[in-house]
Amino acid sequence: MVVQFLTPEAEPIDPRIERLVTEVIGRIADKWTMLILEVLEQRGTLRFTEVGRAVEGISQKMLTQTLRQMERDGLVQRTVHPVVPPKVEYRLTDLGLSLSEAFCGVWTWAAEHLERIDAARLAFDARS
Amino acid sequence: MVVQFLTPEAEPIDPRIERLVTEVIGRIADKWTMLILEVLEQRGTLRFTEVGRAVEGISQKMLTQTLRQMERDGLVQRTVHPVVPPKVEYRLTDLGLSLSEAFCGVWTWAAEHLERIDAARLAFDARS
DNA sequence: CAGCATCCATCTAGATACTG
DNA sequence: CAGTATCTAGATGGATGCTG
Repeated sequence: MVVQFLTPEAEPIDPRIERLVTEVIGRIADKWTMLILEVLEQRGTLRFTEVGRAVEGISQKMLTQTLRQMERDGLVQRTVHPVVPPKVEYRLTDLGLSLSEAFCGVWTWAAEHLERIDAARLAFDARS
Repeated sequence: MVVQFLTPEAEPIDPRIERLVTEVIGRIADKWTMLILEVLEQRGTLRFTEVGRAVEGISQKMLTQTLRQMERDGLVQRTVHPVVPPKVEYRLTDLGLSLSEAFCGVWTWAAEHLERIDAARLAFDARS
């Protein structure tokens, strides 16, 4: 796929690019990152606890870890308000927003093809 | 994101749909699945060993496992030719092809924003 | 409130050896 | 060639307890 974007007709992919793209995708394409991306896109700016409540089933540990990673990758802006009790807000950066848009196609695809996948799986399991 | 596709302006997401979509994405969005998807899209029909050679760094175990999963999900068509030595060929189904197209946006995004991510990470690491 | 530190069960994936 | 089977180191993630 990437080859078609970078080099429309050539075959050899720059393995360095491929490795980097793979690494980036590996990091962003995990469950929690995608879910957080989604809630922040929908709800704008949220506090730590609010993100946790919005992302059903996430543990505090994974919430912290994932938010920190996303901040490190420049997907999320973290703002600390020096008040008591502490108030920390999270929102998507432009980069994060553009990613969530790019992922939109995959979400759409998944939503559209859910039944076909389930059907394929049932058929496969029946066969074997 | 999915909410925008399913319900353009409403907020409440059907948690059942969300769970299913998340599950589907979790299964398809792993490193090896994406790489295999990519090589099969680019090269068409390949034998087991050829896929293994094309996907750099994959172990035989993960190759078998991932191909089997993709077959089960209806992304890949597996054809066994009853000859000696055995000849088994893999190619994308229509479903697999449509997925690889949906993923194209993410690959493009990753390729386009690699440097920005690296820069963000360097800045973050310097800060802390 | 917004975390960090720690312990622990589980899952993953690589290496290795074997087979129709 | 195209797998299967087994073992294991390491990563993952949940639960719990503590702090500025």
